[in-house]
Amino acid sequence: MQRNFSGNHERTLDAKWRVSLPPEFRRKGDEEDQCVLGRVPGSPCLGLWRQESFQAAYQRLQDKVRESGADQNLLRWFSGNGYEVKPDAQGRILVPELLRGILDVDAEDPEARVFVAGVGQRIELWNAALWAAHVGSADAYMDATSFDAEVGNEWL
Amino acid sequence: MQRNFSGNHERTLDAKWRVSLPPEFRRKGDEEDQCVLGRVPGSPCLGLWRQESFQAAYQRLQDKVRESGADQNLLRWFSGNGYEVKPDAQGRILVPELLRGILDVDAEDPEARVFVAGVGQRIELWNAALWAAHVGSADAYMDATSFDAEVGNEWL
DNA sequence: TGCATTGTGGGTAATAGTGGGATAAAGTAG
DNA sequence: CTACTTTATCCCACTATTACCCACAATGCA
Repeated sequence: MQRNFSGNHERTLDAKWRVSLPPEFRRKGDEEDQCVLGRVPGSPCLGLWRQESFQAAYQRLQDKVRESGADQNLLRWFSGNGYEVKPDAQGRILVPELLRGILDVDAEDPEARVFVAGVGQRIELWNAALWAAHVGSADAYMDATSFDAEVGNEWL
Repeated sequence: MQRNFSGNHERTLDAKWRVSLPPEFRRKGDEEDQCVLGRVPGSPCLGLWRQESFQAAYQRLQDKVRESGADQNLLRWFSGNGYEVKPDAQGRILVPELLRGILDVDAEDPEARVFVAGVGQRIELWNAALWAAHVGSADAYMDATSFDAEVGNEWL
Protein backbone atom coordinates (compact mmCIF):
# COMPACT_ATOMS: atom_id res chain seq x y z
CA MET A 1 0.00 0.00 0.00
CA GLN A 2 1.12 3.52 -0.72
CA ARG A 3 0.68 6.06 1.93
CA ASN A 4 -0.36 9.56 1.18
CA PHE A 5 1.21 12.41 3.01
CA SER A 6 -0.67 15.48 4.10
CA GLY A 7 -0.37 18.45 6.37
CA ASN A 8 1.81 21.53 6.29
CA HIS A 9 4.68 22.25 8.60
CA GLU A 10 6.74 25.37 8.91
CA ARG A 11 10.39 24.63 9.52
CA THR A 12 13.62 26.45 9.99
CA LEU A 13 16.34 25.91 7.47
CA ASP A 14 19.52 25.97 9.50
CA ALA A 15 22.89 27.34 8.49
CA LYS A 16 23.94 23.88 7.34
CA TRP A 17 21.01 23.59 4.97
CA ARG A 18 19.26 20.99 7.06
CA VAL A 19 15.50 20.67 7.27
CA SER A 20 13.78 18.40 9.73
CA LEU A 21 11.02 16.24 8.35
CA PRO A 22 7.62 15.76 9.89
CA PRO A 23 7.60 12.57 11.98
CA GLU A 24 5.10 10.84 9.70
CA PHE A 25 7.71 10.77 7.01
CA ARG A 26 10.28 9.01 9.09
CA ARG A 27 10.50 5.29 9.29
CA LYS A 28 11.14 4.32 12.81
CA GLY A 29 13.54 1.56 13.70
CA ASP A 30 13.88 0.51 10.13
CA GLU A 31 17.22 1.40 8.60
CA GLU A 32 15.77 1.70 5.14
CA ASP A 33 14.45 5.22 5.25
CA GLN A 34 16.19 6.11 2.06
CA CYS A 35 14.59 9.02 0.23
CA VAL A 36 15.12 11.02 -2.91
CA LEU A 37 15.03 14.78 -2.94
CA GLY A 38 14.37 16.25 -6.34
CA ARG A 39 12.30 18.65 -8.35
CA VAL A 40 8.63 18.74 -9.12
CA PRO A 41 7.85 19.44 -12.79
CA GLY A 42 6.20 22.79 -13.18
CA SER A 43 6.49 23.84 -9.56
CA PRO A 44 9.08 26.06 -7.91
CA CYS A 45 9.63 23.68 -5.03
CA LEU A 46 11.52 20.56 -4.08
CA GLY A 47 9.93 17.14 -3.81
CA LEU A 48 10.88 14.38 -1.43
CA TRP A 49 9.96 10.85 -2.36
CA ARG A 50 10.44 7.53 -0.76
CA GLN A 51 13.10 5.76 -2.71
CA GLU A 52 10.59 3.29 -4.16
CA SER A 53 8.14 6.01 -5.12
CA PHE A 54 10.80 7.94 -6.95
CA GLN A 55 11.98 4.85 -8.74
CA ALA A 56 8.42 4.07 -9.73
CA ALA A 57 7.80 7.61 -10.93
CA TYR A 58 10.99 7.49 -12.98
CA GLN A 59 9.86 4.23 -14.50
CA ARG A 60 6.48 5.65 -15.44
CA LEU A 61 8.07 8.73 -16.93
CA GLN A 62 10.43 6.55 -18.91
CA ASP A 63 7.53 4.57 -20.33
CA LYS A 64 5.72 7.77 -21.16
CA VAL A 65 8.76 9.20 -22.89
CA ARG A 66 9.40 6.04 -24.84
CA GLU A 67 5.85 5.61 -26.07
CA SER A 68 5.32 9.25 -26.90
CA GLY A 69 8.74 9.80 -28.37
CA ALA A 70 9.20 12.79 -26.11
CA ASP A 71 12.54 14.38 -25.42
CA GLN A 72 15.05 12.10 -23.68
CA ASN A 73 16.18 15.13 -21.75
CA LEU A 74 13.05 14.93 -19.66
CA LEU A 75 14.47 11.80 -18.11
CA ARG A 76 17.78 13.50 -17.55
CA TRP A 77 16.02 16.37 -15.92
CA PHE A 78 14.05 14.25 -13.54
CA SER A 79 16.75 11.82 -12.53
CA GLY A 80 19.49 14.41 -12.62
CA ASN A 81 17.69 16.55 -10.11
CA GLY A 82 17.01 13.64 -7.80
CA TYR A 83 19.46 13.13 -4.97
CA GLU A 84 19.43 10.26 -2.54
CA VAL A 85 19.22 11.58 0.95
CA LYS A 86 19.01 9.85 4.29
CA PRO A 87 17.59 11.59 7.31
CA ASP A 88 20.00 11.84 10.23
CA ALA A 89 19.22 10.59 13.73
CA GLN A 90 17.09 13.68 14.31
CA GLY A 91 15.11 13.19 11.12
CA ARG A 92 16.75 15.99 9.17
CA ILE A 93 17.89 15.94 5.59
CA LEU A 94 20.58 17.99 3.95
CA VAL A 95 19.57 19.93 0.85
CA PRO A 96 22.18 19.20 -1.85
CA GLU A 97 24.18 22.04 -3.31
CA LEU A 98 22.57 22.13 -6.72
CA LEU A 99 19.02 22.17 -5.39
CA ARG A 100 19.54 25.04 -3.04
CA GLY A 101 18.83 27.63 -5.65
CA ILE A 102 15.29 26.36 -6.04
CA LEU A 103 14.40 27.11 -2.45
CA ASP A 104 15.86 30.55 -2.87
CA VAL A 105 16.48 31.24 0.78
CA ASP A 106 19.47 32.55 2.68
CA ALA A 107 20.54 29.74 4.98
CA GLU A 108 22.80 32.08 6.93
CA ASP A 109 19.79 33.98 8.07
CA PRO A 110 18.72 32.32 11.34
CA GLU A 111 15.17 33.33 10.49
CA ALA A 112 15.20 31.34 7.31
CA ARG A 113 12.09 29.20 7.08
CA VAL A 114 10.59 26.77 4.64
CA PHE A 115 7.29 24.99 4.34
CA VAL A 116 7.15 21.25 4.38
CA ALA A 117 3.93 20.03 2.85
CA GLY A 118 2.57 16.55 2.31
CA VAL A 119 1.27 16.13 -1.22
CA GLY A 120 0.18 12.62 -2.05
CA GLN A 121 3.11 10.30 -2.58
CA ARG A 122 5.63 12.98 -1.88
CA ILE A 123 6.50 15.79 0.46
CA GLU A 124 7.25 19.21 -0.88
CA LEU A 125 9.69 21.81 0.37
CA TRP A 126 8.80 25.39 -0.34
CA ASN A 127 10.26 28.78 0.13
CA ALA A 128 7.99 30.14 2.83
CA ALA A 129 7.03 33.27 0.94
CA LEU A 130 6.37 31.40 -2.27
CA TRP A 131 4.27 28.92 -0.41
CA ALA A 132 2.16 31.65 1.05
CA ALA A 133 1.63 33.10 -2.38
CA HIS A 134 0.63 29.76 -3.86
CA VAL A 135 -1.58 28.63 -1.03
CA GLY A 136 -3.04 32.08 -0.83
CA SER A 137 -4.15 31.89 -4.42
CA ALA A 138 -5.48 28.36 -4.03
CA ASP A 139 -7.34 29.56 -1.02
CA ALA A 140 -9.00 32.27 -3.02
CA TYR A 141 -9.68 29.78 -5.76
CA MET A 142 -11.42 27.37 -3.47
CA ASP A 143 -13.73 30.13 -2.38
CA ALA A 144 -14.53 31.32 -5.83
CA THR A 145 -17.88 30.43 -7.34
CA SER A 146 -16.02 29.40 -10.48
CA PHE A 147 -14.73 26.40 -8.59
CA ASP A 148 -17.90 24.36 -8.81
CA ALA A 149 -18.36 25.11 -12.44
CA GLU A 150 -14.80 24.19 -13.35
CA VAL A 151 -13.93 21.18 -11.26
CA GLY A 152 -17.18 20.07 -9.77
CA ASN A 153 -17.66 18.76 -6.33
CA GLU A 154 -18.45 15.11 -6.81
CA TRP A 155 -14.88 14.03 -6.02
CA LEU A 156 -15.28 14.97 -2.39
CA MET B 1 18.09 -5.65 -8.70
CA GLN B 2 19.49 -2.88 -10.80
CA ARG B 3 20.29 0.32 -9.15
CA ASN B 4 19.44 3.57 -10.80
CA PHE B 5 21.84 6.43 -10.55
CA SER B 6 20.58 9.93 -10.10
CA GLY B 7 21.74 13.37 -9.16
CA ASN B 8 23.96 15.91 -10.86
CA HIS B 9 27.41 16.85 -9.71
CA GLU B 10 29.62 19.59 -11.00
CA ARG B 11 33.25 18.57 -11.18
CA THR B 12 36.58 19.92 -12.23
CA LEU B 13 38.43 18.20 -15.00
CA ASP B 14 42.05 18.43 -13.99
CA ALA B 15 45.07 18.90 -16.22
CA LYS B 16 45.55 15.13 -16.33
CA TRP B 17 42.05 14.52 -17.62
CA ARG B 18 40.85 13.02 -14.41
CA VAL B 19 37.29 13.35 -13.14
CA SER B 20 36.21 12.29 -9.70
CA LEU B 21 33.04 10.26 -9.48
CA PRO B 22 30.21 10.78 -7.04
CA PRO B 23 30.59 8.45 -4.06
CA GLU B 24 27.44 6.47 -4.88
CA PHE B 25 29.16 5.19 -7.94
CA ARG B 26 32.11 3.80 -6.08
CA ARG B 27 32.13 0.36 -4.62
CA LYS B 28 33.85 0.50 -1.31
CA GLY B 29 36.06 -2.30 -0.11
CA ASP B 30 35.24 -4.41 -3.09
CA GLU B 31 38.00 -4.54 -5.66
CA GLU B 32 35.59 -5.12 -8.51
CA ASP B 33 34.69 -1.55 -9.31
CA GLN B 34 35.48 -2.07 -12.93
CA CYS B 35 33.60 0.31 -15.21
CA VAL B 36 33.29 1.08 -18.89
CA LEU B 37 33.50 4.60 -20.20
CA GLY B 38 32.01 5.05 -23.64
CA ARG B 39 29.62 7.00 -25.75
CA VAL B 40 25.89 7.41 -25.50
CA PRO B 41 24.08 6.93 -28.81
CA GLY B 42 22.52 10.17 -29.90
CA SER B 43 23.92 12.34 -27.14
CA PRO B 44 27.02 14.55 -27.08
CA CYS B 45 28.28 13.15 -23.81
CA LEU B 46 30.19 10.24 -22.35
CA GLY B 47 28.55 7.37 -20.53
CA LEU B 48 29.94 5.40 -17.65
CA TRP B 49 28.52 1.98 -16.97
CA ARG B 50 29.20 -0.70 -14.49
CA GLN B 51 30.92 -3.48 -16.36
CA GLU B 52 27.81 -5.67 -16.14
CA SER B 53 25.48 -2.90 -17.22
CA PHE B 54 27.56 -2.13 -20.26
CA GLN B 55 27.48 -5.78 -21.17
CA ALA B 56 23.71 -5.81 -20.78
CA ALA B 57 23.29 -2.63 -22.80
CA TYR B 58 25.36 -4.11 -25.59
CA GLN B 59 23.16 -7.18 -25.52
CA ARG B 60 20.00 -5.13 -25.83
CA LEU B 61 21.48 -3.09 -28.63
CA GLN B 62 22.43 -6.28 -30.42
CA ASP B 63 18.90 -7.60 -30.17
CA LYS B 64 17.53 -4.32 -31.41
CA VAL B 65 19.88 -4.25 -34.34
CA ARG B 66 19.08 -7.80 -35.29
CA GLU B 67 15.34 -7.47 -35.18
CA SER B 68 15.25 -4.12 -36.90
CA GLY B 69 17.91 -4.89 -39.45
CA ALA B 70 19.75 -1.74 -38.52
CA ASP B 71 23.33 -1.11 -39.44
CA GLN B 72 25.77 -3.56 -37.88
CA ASN B 73 28.23 -0.76 -37.48
CA LEU B 74 26.16 0.56 -34.64
CA LEU B 75 27.43 -2.33 -32.59
CA ARG B 76 31.01 -1.66 -33.57
CA TRP B 77 30.53 1.97 -32.74
CA PHE B 78 29.17 1.21 -29.32
CA SER B 79 31.65 -1.42 -28.27
CA GLY B 80 34.56 0.30 -29.97
CA ASN B 81 34.04 3.43 -27.95
CA GLY B 82 33.85 1.61 -24.67
CA TYR B 83 37.02 1.70 -22.59
CA GLU B 84 37.48 -0.15 -19.35
CA VAL B 85 38.41 2.23 -16.60
CA LYS B 86 39.09 1.74 -12.93
CA PRO B 87 38.74 4.58 -10.44
CA ASP B 88 41.91 5.39 -8.52
CA ALA B 89 42.15 5.48 -4.73
CA GLN B 90 40.43 8.88 -4.73
CA GLY B 91 37.58 7.69 -6.92
CA ARG B 92 38.74 9.42 -10.09
CA ILE B 93 38.79 8.03 -13.59
CA LEU B 94 41.02 9.01 -16.44
CA VAL B 95 39.27 9.96 -19.67
CA PRO B 96 40.93 7.99 -22.49
CA GLU B 97 42.60 9.88 -25.30
CA LEU B 98 40.07 9.06 -27.98
CA LEU B 99 37.07 10.13 -25.94
CA ARG B 100 38.40 13.50 -24.98
CA GLY B 101 37.12 15.22 -28.03
CA ILE B 102 33.55 14.49 -27.02
CA LEU B 103 33.81 16.47 -23.84
CA ASP B 104 35.26 19.35 -25.79
CA VAL B 105 36.96 21.07 -22.91
CA ASP B 106 40.43 22.45 -22.40
CA ALA B 107 41.95 20.40 -19.61
CA GLU B 108 44.79 22.87 -19.23
CA ASP B 109 42.34 25.47 -18.10
CA PRO B 110 42.17 25.12 -14.32
CA GLU B 111 38.58 26.33 -14.51
CA ALA B 112 37.56 23.43 -16.72
CA ARG B 113 34.41 21.85 -15.39
CA VAL B 114 32.16 19.00 -16.37
CA PHE B 115 28.84 17.71 -15.18
CA VAL B 116 28.51 14.22 -13.84
CA ALA B 117 24.91 13.12 -14.01
CA GLY B 118 23.18 9.94 -12.92
CA VAL B 119 20.82 8.70 -15.61
CA GLY B 120 19.31 5.30 -14.93
CA GLN B 121 21.82 2.50 -15.33
CA ARG B 122 24.63 4.82 -16.28
CA ILE B 123 26.36 8.00 -15.34
CA GLU B 124 26.95 10.66 -17.94
CA LEU B 125 29.79 13.10 -18.30
CA TRP B 126 28.95 16.38 -19.94
CA ASN B 127 30.66 19.50 -21.04
CA ALA B 128 29.29 21.95 -18.49
CA ALA B 129 27.98 24.44 -21.03
CA LEU B 130 26.36 21.75 -23.15
CA TRP B 131 24.76 20.28 -20.11
CA ALA B 132 23.28 23.60 -19.16
CA ALA B 133 21.85 23.99 -22.63
CA HIS B 134 20.31 20.52 -22.66
CA VAL B 135 18.93 20.54 -19.17
CA GLY B 136 17.93 24.14 -19.54
CA SER B 137 15.68 23.23 -22.43
CA ALA B 138 14.15 20.40 -20.44
CA ASP B 139 13.67 22.83 -17.62
CA ALA B 140 11.73 25.21 -19.79
CA TYR B 141 9.78 22.30 -21.19
CA MET B 142 8.84 21.06 -17.76
CA ASP B 143 7.43 24.46 -16.97
CA ALA B 144 5.59 24.87 -20.20
CA THR B 145 1.90 24.10 -20.34
CA SER B 146 2.69 21.86 -23.27
CA PHE B 147 4.26 19.41 -20.87
CA ASP B 148 1.05 18.27 -19.33
CA ALA B 149 -0.67 17.99 -22.65
CA GLU B 150 2.09 16.01 -24.26
CA VAL B 151 3.48 13.76 -21.62
CA GLY B 152 0.95 14.18 -18.91
CA ASN B 153 1.62 14.31 -15.26
CA GLU B 154 -0.08 11.18 -14.11
CA TRP B 155 3.25 9.40 -13.91
CA LEU B 156 4.23 11.46 -10.90
C1' DT C 1 4.16 15.27 37.36
C1' DG C 2 7.14 12.45 34.79
C1' DC C 3 8.62 10.52 30.56
C1' DA C 4 9.07 10.24 25.62
C1' DT C 5 9.17 12.81 21.39
C1' DT C 6 10.27 16.70 18.63
C1' DG C 7 12.61 20.84 16.73
C1' DT C 8 16.87 23.00 16.75
C1' DG C 9 21.81 24.19 17.56
C1' DG C 10 26.46 23.08 17.58
C1' DG C 11 31.12 20.16 18.04
C1' DT C 12 33.97 16.81 16.01
C1' DA C 13 35.58 12.97 13.34
C1' DA C 14 35.27 11.12 8.80
C1' DT C 15 34.86 11.70 3.96
C1' DA C 16 35.06 13.97 -0.46
C1' DG C 17 37.22 16.96 -4.01
C1' DT C 18 41.34 18.50 -5.75
C1' DG C 19 46.30 19.34 -6.72
C1' DG C 20 50.78 17.76 -7.33
C1' DG C 21 55.03 14.73 -7.02
C1' DA C 22 57.26 10.34 -7.77
C1' DT C 23 57.45 6.04 -10.02
C1' DA C 24 56.12 2.86 -13.63
C1' DA C 25 54.66 1.85 -18.21
C1' DA C 26 54.27 2.80 -22.99
C1' DG C 27 55.73 4.83 -27.10
C1' DT C 28 59.33 6.95 -30.29
C1' DA C 29 63.55 7.92 -32.60
C1' DG C 30 68.04 6.98 -33.55
C1' DC D 1 68.52 -2.38 -28.49
C1' DT D 2 68.97 1.74 -26.08
C1' DA D 3 68.12 6.42 -24.67
C1' DC D 4 64.70 9.69 -24.48
C1' DT D 5 59.86 11.46 -24.18
C1' DT D 6 55.35 11.05 -22.98
C1' DT D 7 51.54 9.20 -20.61
C1' DA D 8 49.50 6.76 -16.89
C1' DT D 9 49.42 4.95 -12.11
C1' DC D 10 50.11 5.36 -7.46
C1' DC D 11 50.86 8.17 -3.49
C1' DC D 12 50.56 11.90 -0.21
C1' DA D 13 48.67 16.31 1.25
C1' DC D 14 45.42 19.99 2.14
C1' DT D 15 40.77 22.00 2.58
C1' DA D 16 35.84 22.16 2.71
C1' DT D 17 31.93 19.63 3.41
C1' DT D 18 29.26 16.13 5.44
C1' DA D 19 27.91 12.55 8.75
C1' DC D 20 27.46 11.39 13.25
C1' DC D 21 26.96 12.77 17.99
C1' DC D 22 25.40 15.02 22.06
C1' DA D 23 22.71 18.69 24.13
C1' DC D 24 18.67 21.06 25.50
C1' DA D 25 14.33 23.51 25.50
C1' DA D 26 9.49 22.93 24.18
C1' DT D 27 5.67 20.07 23.53
C1' DG D 28 2.51 16.24 24.01
C1' DC D 29 0.71 12.58 26.56
C1' DA D 30 -0.21 9.22 30.17
